[in-house]
Amino acid sequence: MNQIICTVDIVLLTLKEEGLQVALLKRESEPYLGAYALPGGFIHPKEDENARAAALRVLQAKTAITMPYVEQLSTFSGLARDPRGWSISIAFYALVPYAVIGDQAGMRWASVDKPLELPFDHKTIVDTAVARLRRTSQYSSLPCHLAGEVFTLPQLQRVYEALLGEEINKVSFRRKMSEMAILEAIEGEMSIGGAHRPAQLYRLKEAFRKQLQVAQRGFYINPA
Amino acid sequence: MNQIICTVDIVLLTLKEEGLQVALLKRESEPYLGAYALPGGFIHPKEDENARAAALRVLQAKTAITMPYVEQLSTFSGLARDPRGWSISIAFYALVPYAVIGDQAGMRWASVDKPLELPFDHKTIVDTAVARLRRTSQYSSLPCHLAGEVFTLPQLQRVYEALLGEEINKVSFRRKMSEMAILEAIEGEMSIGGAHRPAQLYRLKEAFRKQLQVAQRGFYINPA
DNA sequence: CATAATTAATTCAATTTTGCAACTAACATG
DNA sequence: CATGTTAGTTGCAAAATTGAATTAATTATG
Repeated sequence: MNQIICTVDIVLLTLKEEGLQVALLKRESEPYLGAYALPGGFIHPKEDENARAAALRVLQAKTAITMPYVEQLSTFSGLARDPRGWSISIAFYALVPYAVIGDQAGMRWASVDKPLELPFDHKTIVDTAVARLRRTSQYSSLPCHLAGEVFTLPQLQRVYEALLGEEINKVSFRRKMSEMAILEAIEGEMSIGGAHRPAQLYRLKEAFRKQLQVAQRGFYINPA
Repeated sequence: MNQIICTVDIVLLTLKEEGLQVALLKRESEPYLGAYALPGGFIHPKEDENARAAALRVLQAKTAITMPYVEQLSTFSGLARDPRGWSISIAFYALVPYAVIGDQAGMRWASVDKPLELPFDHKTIVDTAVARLRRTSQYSSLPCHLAGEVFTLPQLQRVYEALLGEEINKVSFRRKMSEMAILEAIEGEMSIGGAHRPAQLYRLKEAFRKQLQVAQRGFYINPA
């Protein structure tokens, strides 16, 4: 009687040179067989403790991701979004550094800023996730999850700038990071690279790996 | 086979003298028959266009609310939360001025800050809604929806203060409201009251009735 | 070994934000 | 018509924020 299709979908995001990318998988079943779509699947009440667990299971089954940063985004529902019938999709977004995940068989990265055609209402879901990420990036530790396990402050700044789409003053950025107190320097470890002073390496403090730190105020973006 | 119970629950909040209150209804069916719980009910795929429509239908059926401010909160799911089995509750929160809704038969207002025992995981849902409301109140137009159809600036300030739990400087409050540009003065209409200068009446601009306006920065709460 | 390149830390002045105090305004009441 | 009370505005000083400039550190390279 209660004919509701219950699924989870994951907006898996990473940052590449070309900008913010979303992971798409080729669908292996109808509807939209063969089309690229968000990783997702049915909730398995027998296996899954809750929707979040279902999302992690799906992510692990379809990609090789084990412990990404995952957060519930929103729930999309209705008759119109799936040709099979009235459905619910509990959507999550996950952030993974590209250095950690790389390219995977059967998976495709698509720029979130380029025109993108996706089945179901997946375009809406992606847009919602990107808007949330960009907005939250203004005043939180969220972008750190796209920066790699360890990173230098200049690298991290470039991540923030890529997400915010604007340059940040170096001193302001460092002050803000220092205030947020979410990073720990890795003693002795210095990044090596070009012909210049090497940069200190940092990592996210353990306490903020799973939990978001929110700043009092956002970055002041210079209205150039 | 897909034995998932799909419901919506609504955290209907209002502001009374005693503080922020949540609407509870006496349950008319098992489980927890007779207990006070959040207004909620099954999604009816035949009737409801989506979960939001289901929430509005439930709200209208169980209370006399027609057009409150409603927003999706989060989705709660799993085997543990409902004795009938694996369930999904898409939770919404709604804000209504007490002057508009008042007291209704069969409904009870409970202070969100007092200890509260609720069936299912409704306590968690209420806490999540209240945390979201209070956090969002720091930098948005959200509290206006608790202030009545029309209100004076001093009244609105008292609403913000009640939600934030701290006093706000009068000048700062007015400056911020002016910057946000979400209010329109009602020409000629002045609130009448005691033996003093009457206050200008305002209402939320049409554009912000359904959509949230977010300020660049929050209120600076005086660390007294 | 000098130079270029970049990181990193510090200083400081300009700008913006904030909040206090004082002020004027309007109205009811007696 | 004086008084009390609340509404609303203005000016200003203090505090906080920002970013430019400066200096120092460190390494690869030729």
